[in-house]
Amino acid sequence: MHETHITRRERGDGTRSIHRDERRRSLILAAYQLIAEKGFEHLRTRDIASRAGVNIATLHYYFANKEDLIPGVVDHMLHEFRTFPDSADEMGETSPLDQIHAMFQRTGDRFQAKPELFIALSELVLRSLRDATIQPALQQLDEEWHRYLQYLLTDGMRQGTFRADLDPAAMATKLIILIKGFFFHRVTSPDSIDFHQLDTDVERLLLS
Amino acid sequence: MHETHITRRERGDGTRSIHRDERRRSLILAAYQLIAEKGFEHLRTRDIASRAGVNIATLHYYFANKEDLIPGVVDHMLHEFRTFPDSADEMGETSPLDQIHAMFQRTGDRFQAKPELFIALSELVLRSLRDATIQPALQQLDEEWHRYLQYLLTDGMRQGTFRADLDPAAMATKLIILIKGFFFHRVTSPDSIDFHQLDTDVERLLLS
Amino acid sequence: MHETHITRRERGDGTRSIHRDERRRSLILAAYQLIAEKGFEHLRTRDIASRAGVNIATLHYYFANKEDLIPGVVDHMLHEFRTFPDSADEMGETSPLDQIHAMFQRTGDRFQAKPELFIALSELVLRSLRDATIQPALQQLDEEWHRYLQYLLTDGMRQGTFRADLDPAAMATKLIILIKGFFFHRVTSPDSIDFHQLDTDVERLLLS
Amino acid sequence: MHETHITRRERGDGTRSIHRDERRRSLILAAYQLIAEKGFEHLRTRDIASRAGVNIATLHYYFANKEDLIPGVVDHMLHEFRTFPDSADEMGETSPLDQIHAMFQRTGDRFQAKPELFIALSELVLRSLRDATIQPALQQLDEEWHRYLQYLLTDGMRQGTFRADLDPAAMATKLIILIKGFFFHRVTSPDSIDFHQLDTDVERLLLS
DNA sequence: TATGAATGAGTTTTCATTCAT
DNA sequence: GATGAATGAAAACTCATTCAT
Repeated sequence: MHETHITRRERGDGTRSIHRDERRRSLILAAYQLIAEKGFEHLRTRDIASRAGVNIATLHYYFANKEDLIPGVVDHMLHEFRTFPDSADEMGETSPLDQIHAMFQRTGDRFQAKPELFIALSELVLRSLRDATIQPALQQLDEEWHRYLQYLLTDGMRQGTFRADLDPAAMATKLIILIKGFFFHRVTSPDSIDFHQLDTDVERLLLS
Repeated sequence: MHETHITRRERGDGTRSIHRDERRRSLILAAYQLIAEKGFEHLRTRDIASRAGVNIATLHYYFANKEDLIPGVVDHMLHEFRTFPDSADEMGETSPLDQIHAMFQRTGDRFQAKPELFIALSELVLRSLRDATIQPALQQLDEEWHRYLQYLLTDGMRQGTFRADLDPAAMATKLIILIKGFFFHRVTSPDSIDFHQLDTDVERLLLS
Repeated sequence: MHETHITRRERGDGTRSIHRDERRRSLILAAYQLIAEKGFEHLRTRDIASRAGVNIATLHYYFANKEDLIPGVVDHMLHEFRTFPDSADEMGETSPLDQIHAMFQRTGDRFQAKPELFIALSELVLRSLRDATIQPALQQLDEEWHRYLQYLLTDGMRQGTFRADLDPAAMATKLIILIKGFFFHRVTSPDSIDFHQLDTDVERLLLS
Repeated sequence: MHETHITRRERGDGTRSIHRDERRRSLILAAYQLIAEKGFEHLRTRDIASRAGVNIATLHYYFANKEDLIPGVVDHMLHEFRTFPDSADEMGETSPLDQIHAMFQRTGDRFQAKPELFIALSELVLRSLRDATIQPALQQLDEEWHRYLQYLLTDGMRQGTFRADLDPAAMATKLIILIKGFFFHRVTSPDSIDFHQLDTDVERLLLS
């Protein structure tokens, strides 16, 4: 019996030998994609299962019900957001201002690479209004982001790069607002302005 | 019940269509409220009808199907947004900067008075990603808003109040982004900052 | 409009114009029959609806779910049990002993006429072990039955027909037990003894 | 795990089939318990397997399907009923009347010790109405019981203890009916009378 | 033997929509 | 115009059974 286990591990079947976590992951990924594509409104277990290449009953083998998929989707998205994208110029982020620019750059790159991530996130934000289980995760994501920005701002103030009268916490929030606003506005008016056009304004807000 | 029928027949057509419009309006209002409360995901024709105090069949008498309600909802929301709220200090908006401040103020007031308007709008924004019929209306709303801000900015530049190197079109967009970002961020982090804290930043961006 | 109502009442359509209660009743009746025929184990909403001649969705229009049908079924059965069957010799039940004999007779007649009633009741009895909502109704049925028998026994004792040392309450219960036992035994061994063979034993228990 | 495989191969066939029987037995026992606890209506293969501590697939390795478990359950119950419980006073059952009393006593004791046996039996009785394979077993159980009682009654008549005009076959059936009735009545009205209260009535029926 | 994984065929329930009045 | 009743189509979920290992 233990031999067959070894055999299973050895063969790279990729269809049947996928283990529990991988199956779960593929179902979560399918759900995530469909949320971005069709919105929660049109999210169907059938579609999730078929995109993951399994029977609906299989979906229920891994997740008790549709709702049970959501925490997994949220986790997946948090992970996606925490993973830094391969930025065009990742090197040389020396000064805090550069690092803030770099963060804007990365966010733009991420949107370029994975726009569905931003759409799914927006869906989750709205859903969090009614589903209390989502809010904590989104809040935590915001907090991590906020902490990082606040750190950069404080650092920049210490170095004398940024205005001395800056409120790092408030400014961090404002930068987040700016970025969120950009992407949310983009949905309705995709051609209005380019993300990089915010750079000079950011500098104006930060520098003395 | 049969009396109203007789009465109605005796009345002219104008009255009948007014009644028709009222019914449609009340159904649209119910739909609008339920979209804000439960999201498109959980919008049900039965709920709409029962909130409007009519039978589901009646709903379908006035609207061929669920989708047909949406344009009405969008119209209602556009109207709501175009209607100025009773601002705390509506008088004395003299300078363009004051007027921009006043616009921010009004937006804050409107959110205070009708938060559901912002939630429903967010729902529509996301839905516009899949429903092409919504996008034009939202775009138009943005454009009106943009036009007004651009006008104020141009005016303020002419008066020398604002920086001479301002790009009115781009800055109008940025202000819109800032406001949208604020309210979208508010969903996840309702306690982060106060709307008025944006005022000084706005001035920093506009003034030289 | 009121005319059409009159029309509806006038025409004996029998299919569409059945009113709420009648529809509910027909669904309950179908459920009752199917419980007797197939047991709770194989009770299916589809079957109930189709036997009642309606769509499954119609079933759910009248009953929120399958469980919601059960109280109605119980009520129906209580009503059936409370309704006296057209007994062969209903007249001349003078003495309490005669009346007890008549009661046995009626029960036998009822079984002859509606054996499914006894089967469905047995199903309910077993179900009441797990479903607390059923127990009260069955208990009440037992109590009514018990009260009637106890009255007859007390009456017969007063008249001197029955043994003076009889405990009317206990004996009433024992008679019920005898009847229940007969019918429950009948399921497994339908040919063992005839119901009337209990008569002499009953007399032996009651008379001095 | 692979060790047991090796060991098992080394052992003789007799041991292997003992293991097989144990597994079957534990699955049957689990099924039996669950029938008593939840009724046939809610009997699930998964529950049976998990209570027996095995995988569902293992259940199907030993039993082709759910129905195949039932004969085993019936056998188990017959065995349980045939096994005399450790009665409080098992000694000194001399006279037939005493033996009949003792039988009542044993039945009461058995219910005290294993009420689930009576519930499961009731479930089987109802099921036997639709499942022809069950009926023979239950009938046989009744017959054994009946034979034993009839023997005691005949014996008692020969000894002159019981009434001379007794029909042993009919009276045996009536005693069975009384006992069945008692336990079936008990489901709905658990507090009505005590089992021992039937003793005097039994004597009245048997003695002259 | 044993099992984790998978699934076909149901089963209940939901919901937008239609129909007769 | 309005509605109670009804329904087709689909949705979520269940469950006995099978399969590969």
